[in-house]
Amino acid sequence: MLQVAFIRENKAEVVERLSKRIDHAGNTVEQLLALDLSRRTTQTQLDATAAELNTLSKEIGQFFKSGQVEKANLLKQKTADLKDQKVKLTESLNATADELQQLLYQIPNLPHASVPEGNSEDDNLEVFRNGSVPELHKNAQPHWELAKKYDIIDFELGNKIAGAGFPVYKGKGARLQRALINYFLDKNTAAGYNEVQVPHLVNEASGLGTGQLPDKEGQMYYVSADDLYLIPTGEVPATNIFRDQLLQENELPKQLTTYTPCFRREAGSYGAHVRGLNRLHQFDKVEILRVEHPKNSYNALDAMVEHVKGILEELKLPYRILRLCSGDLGFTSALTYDFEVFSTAQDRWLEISSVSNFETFQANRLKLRFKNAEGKTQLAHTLNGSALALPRVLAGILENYQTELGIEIPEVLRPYTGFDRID
RNA sequence: AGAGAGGUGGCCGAGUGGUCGAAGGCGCACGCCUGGAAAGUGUGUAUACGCCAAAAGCGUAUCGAGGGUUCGAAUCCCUUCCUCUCUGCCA
Repeated sequence: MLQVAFIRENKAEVVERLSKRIDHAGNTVEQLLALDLSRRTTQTQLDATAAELNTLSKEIGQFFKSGQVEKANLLKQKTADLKDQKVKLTESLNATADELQQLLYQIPNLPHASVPEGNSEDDNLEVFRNGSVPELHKNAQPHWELAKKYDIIDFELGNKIAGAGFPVYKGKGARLQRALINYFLDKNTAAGYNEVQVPHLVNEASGLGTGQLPDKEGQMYYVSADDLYLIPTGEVPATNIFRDQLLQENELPKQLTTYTPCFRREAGSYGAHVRGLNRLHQFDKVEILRVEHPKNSYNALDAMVEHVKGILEELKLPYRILRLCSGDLGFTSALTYDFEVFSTAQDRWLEISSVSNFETFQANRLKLRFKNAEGKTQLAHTLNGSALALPRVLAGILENYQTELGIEIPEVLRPYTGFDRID
């Protein structure tokens, strides 16, 4: 959520930057500022009324104390009007503030200057590519065929138990999955991220804090009996650790990593793009998260990108990095880098990580602030990224490491799997 | 799930209708004292919003949350959330 005061003071800039990603940015900002003005005017009136009422109340108290009951009763009559006014002003203030809030909820983050303009994923900018695409043998198969062939992932079984998009990992498949989780957590911990285990269900306040709510509740599974949401990403509970926190400057940065299952309702199916592990309702992800001083957040973003690169280099997977264009940028993000692994057997790129700087957008909703060197409270910057999302990394490994003898396990994972090959 | 107790500032804790944004203590910051430190001592020490060009200042709101009674609520009433103790159930 953007800060109203910032919009007020930087109107032209906000409109310009916002125009990159929404239509009629100018109108929206005008509407917002009109509401803001109305809200402030009403509050000034309300405050004045309340002040007058408070003064009267004190006087009445004095009169009662000194036994001047008649004077007290006289003043009492005067309060009726003011009370009436106060009620009306309060209602008006609440209505305006609410309208302002709703409008603010609908405005996405301001894109960073380096974000390329564009409408769809085709306009994303490739900024880095590394790793060679392996030469596969002529009988190479996509991962869903391999999963069946080696009996390591059972999609039909998951179908029976829960439904489509809930696979069952079996034997060496399950073990490889667990190996990846441990390997990722170890890498992240070694890089200074503190491991945490967090709830997999969150309340409404948490959903609001990180920007899933309002509006995007359709993407989350909802437990109505207890009014809780299944997390779509570990970002939600992990970031909400910091909700309503006022940190000291020297406590920054905060770095966390967490492994969680993720639950997403997102429907949509179009052939091979959602086959196998490409899109699931439940999947595993290891997340990294930072709370940073605004001065340092873009250095931190670079560091996170380098960190994820390091992992992919070790796994020896062919990958590229995209800087997302304005049209593909997530609602809450100012700048996002997507990592994609090349799936040789499918002949397409699979997104496996998304690393973003949210600047103050989440912090504003979360009320995540710190006391700066001047002793003033200021919003912190939040960042997060996947390091990494499991299913497509798994798909990438299965497909790129397949040989006629079976699926070779990447060197760095062997201490974790305890075997060298799936056959 | 049932019965009881309770939720007050960074922490502990007082406060049962007005002078309470809130005693007292601890902690913290700055100063005095000291050769230096401890002890002692003095002052200060919440957040949000609004007014103001800004600082100072002033106003409003906030004692878990929401609503009500009242001229006036931390204090009374209702609803709700959470915590603790006992009982029940349970990985």
